[in-house]
Amino acid sequence: MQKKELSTIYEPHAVEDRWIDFWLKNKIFSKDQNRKGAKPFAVVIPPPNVTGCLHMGHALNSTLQDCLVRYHRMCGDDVLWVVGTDHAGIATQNVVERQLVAEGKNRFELGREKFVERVWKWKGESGGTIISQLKRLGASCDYDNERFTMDEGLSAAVRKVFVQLYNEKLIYRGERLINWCPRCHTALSDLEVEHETKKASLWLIKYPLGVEFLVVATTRPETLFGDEAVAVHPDDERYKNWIGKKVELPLTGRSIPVIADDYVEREFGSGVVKITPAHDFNDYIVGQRHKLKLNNIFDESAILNKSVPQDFQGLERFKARKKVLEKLTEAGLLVEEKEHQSAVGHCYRCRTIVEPYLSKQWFVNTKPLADKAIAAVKKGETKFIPEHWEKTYFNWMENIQDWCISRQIWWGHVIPAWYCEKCPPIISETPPKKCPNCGGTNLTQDTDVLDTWFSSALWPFSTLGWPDKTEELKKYYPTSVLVTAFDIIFFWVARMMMMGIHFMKEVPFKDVHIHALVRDPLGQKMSKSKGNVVDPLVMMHKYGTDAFRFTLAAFAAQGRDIKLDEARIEGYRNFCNKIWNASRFAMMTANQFRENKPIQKPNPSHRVNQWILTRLSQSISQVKEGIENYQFNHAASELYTFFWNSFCDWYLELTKDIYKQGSEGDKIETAQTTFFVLDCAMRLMHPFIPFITEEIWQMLEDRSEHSISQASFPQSFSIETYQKSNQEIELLTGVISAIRAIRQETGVSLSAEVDIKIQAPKKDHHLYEDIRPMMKSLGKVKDFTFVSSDPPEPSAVAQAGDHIVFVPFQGLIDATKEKQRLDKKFSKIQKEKEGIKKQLESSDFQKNAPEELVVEKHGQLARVVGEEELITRALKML
RNA sequence: GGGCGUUUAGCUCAGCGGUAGAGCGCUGCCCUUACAAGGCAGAUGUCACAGGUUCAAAUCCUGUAGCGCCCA
Repeated sequence: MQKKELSTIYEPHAVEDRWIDFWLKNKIFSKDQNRKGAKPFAVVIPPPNVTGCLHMGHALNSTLQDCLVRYHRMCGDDVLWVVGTDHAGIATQNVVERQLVAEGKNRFELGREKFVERVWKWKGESGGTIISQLKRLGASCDYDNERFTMDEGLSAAVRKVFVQLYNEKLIYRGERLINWCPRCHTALSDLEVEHETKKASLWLIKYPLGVEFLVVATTRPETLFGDEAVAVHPDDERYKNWIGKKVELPLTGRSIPVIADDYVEREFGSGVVKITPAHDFNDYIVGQRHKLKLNNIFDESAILNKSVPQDFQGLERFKARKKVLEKLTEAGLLVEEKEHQSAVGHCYRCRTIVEPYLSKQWFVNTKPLADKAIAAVKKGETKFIPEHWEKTYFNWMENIQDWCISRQIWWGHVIPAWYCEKCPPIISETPPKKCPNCGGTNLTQDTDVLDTWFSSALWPFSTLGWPDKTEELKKYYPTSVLVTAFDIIFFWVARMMMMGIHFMKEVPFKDVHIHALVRDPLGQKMSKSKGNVVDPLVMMHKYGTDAFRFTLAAFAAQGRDIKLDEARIEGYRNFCNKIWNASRFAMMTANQFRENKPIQKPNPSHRVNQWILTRLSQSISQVKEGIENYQFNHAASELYTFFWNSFCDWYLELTKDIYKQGSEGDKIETAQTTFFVLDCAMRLMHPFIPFITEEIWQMLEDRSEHSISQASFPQSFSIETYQKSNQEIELLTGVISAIRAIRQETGVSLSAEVDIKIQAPKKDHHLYEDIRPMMKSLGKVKDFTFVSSDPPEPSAVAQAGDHIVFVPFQGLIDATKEKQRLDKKFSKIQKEKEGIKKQLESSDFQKNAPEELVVEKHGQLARVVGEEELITRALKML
């Protein structure tokens, strides 16, 4: 048997790199390694953006998925964790365009084909950053089957879905008001617009009629050139007489009608609003109701076009606003500028203010898809954890709008639509040779590409080979769980649900675990502009990946955001170091008594060993339960408590004396138990802290090229027969703590050993004989004797269970300090006693409370009264 | 405007019907040959507020206030 020793301080970096290489080289996470016939456990990673770098959100998300995946792999399930990225149309195009600008070029000079080639080149060179960072984090994905939304297979899936939805009339093309980014020059979906409430202005402008005028309130004076009407509320007495008249549109010489529509809020501004149907979503609807013209005044860069007076043509929208206000002031038509809070939409990729813009786009008719997706969750086919996120999901799904899916960019899946001169569009998975309508061959393909999220929506089945009927699809769909943050429920969860149900006739995942958002220590969202971003790679480097991962898991309580505090990472770094040192020490000592046998579950007779096995088994159950219920924080805290408080603080300390003075048999079984517990503890902790556990596990015995991640997850075992030992050790540790407390609080120096007297039932006396060395080493007890009544000499007193410990003063104990200590204890116990008494004396309690509880309370009272008496006696002795 | 969440020790958070827990921080004693990134011990809370249900409420219900988020 090899006997290795570890160095004194845990240095994560070398260890981590070594094991990442080992895992990847041996393809341990590849699905080829999986067990045939075992229960499938499949997870698709919510595909990160190919331009992305690992941020805290990814780190948390991947850590939690990795915990689940490693756990299930160790449980023997047939595990698949699909990894990959999405092509992030606008973001990726922006990255490459910026490169071109730096070279003094632009994409139009290059041409579409060359540009797309260039993007592929960029993807090949720099697109894998986040994947390598996931490896660094220890995420045990199936890297040999990495997917990308623009892969041939996934692209074929996109085309097939588009064609089928079109044929089912669930995709259509139409001219609508959509969200337009004047910088990216593309349409955006509603979700890609981020609203920000900002201090803005509300201008009150006169729209004259002869000598009279209406005062119109607007936040966007520059769009007045597109006004087609002025609207008031039909019941607004102030303006009743104006309805149907025409007012003069300032700066234009045009006249527009005054219409009545109950969309107008009478309390807003003056109660009169301008209606600009081509440049405001609400006005668009009002315009349709009143059959108003759509008067588009912008070009695609939001620069005023030829439909406005010449003076204003060619002005950018905010310059135009300034000029409009100037001219209105000159004309005496600007009444007032008021402060106003308004929500302004920004492009989620470039932060440019988005413009409602009239254009021809492709849409998904989402309502029919959403209805089925709602029903699936209502029926429990997919469960949200925590459950309350269902409400958010329902709320959005029930109010869903059609989804604008076309984008006017070059990087992405080109829309599979071809146009003949006068015929309807031809929608086809493959390029058509001629027009089926007129037979013409002069066909041009649509130049737009699809929203990236359109392909992400197919991810749970397209990555498994759909539309082919693959083995994987059959085995792994529906996937087991999707793990994601709540801010992505609409982007991913909702759309994956809609597409999955429609095309697979089954939900894409059984569980959706929604985890928290990682925020800075002040609770603010991390953002580059605020400069409060904590880089996970920096944290991993500083404290080690295991410590970082453990922190995230320990923080991952359901239903609460994570305020990441570096001090916590440091704390768990210390935990890792503790694991390292304790393991090192435990192996060092146990090795001397180790038999030449593989590690296996021992059947110890020594109560210390029986006790630690009890604790181990309890912890295994708790950790298992935590992981299976997505309560990662519970699992993490149990691991911490078990390893540090039970194993290090008590077990290892207690075994020191066994090795020093125990029988040969005790020593051997203690060594066996130590190795067994270490082996289990490493496997138990492995899903959370994969590196250090692998390193130590490998040192426990020869693993012949196997990884701990291939080992089985520990199983709890029967601890019935250890019940007695367990109670005994709990009692003894209680006594030792009590002695220590007396010493510390009464100022007995640690170098002074004390003689103590113990009052305990006769049947328990042998317990103390068995732990004589431990009493000496852990409690600094020189000697102890049993007494049946209180000793005559003044003594400090403490109680553990029904055992009483007396520490005679012997000139060591300060009587004043002991009196203080007892007084404090006395008032505490009094308070407790009063509480219990009050409850027990209530006749209602006696009548209504469960009998067990009444009995328990009587027991508590007896205990408290006993303690009170003891303290009284002790005080008298002083 | 609609919806969701949250308020517990100095800080960050568990607990979610039987009268309070952890980590960090703090105080004191210890370099006890695994670990000072450590050990031992200790202090600290009208569980936001007001009502209600209950024998019993931090925990359930209603309302109020503060904080935060999402959707319009």
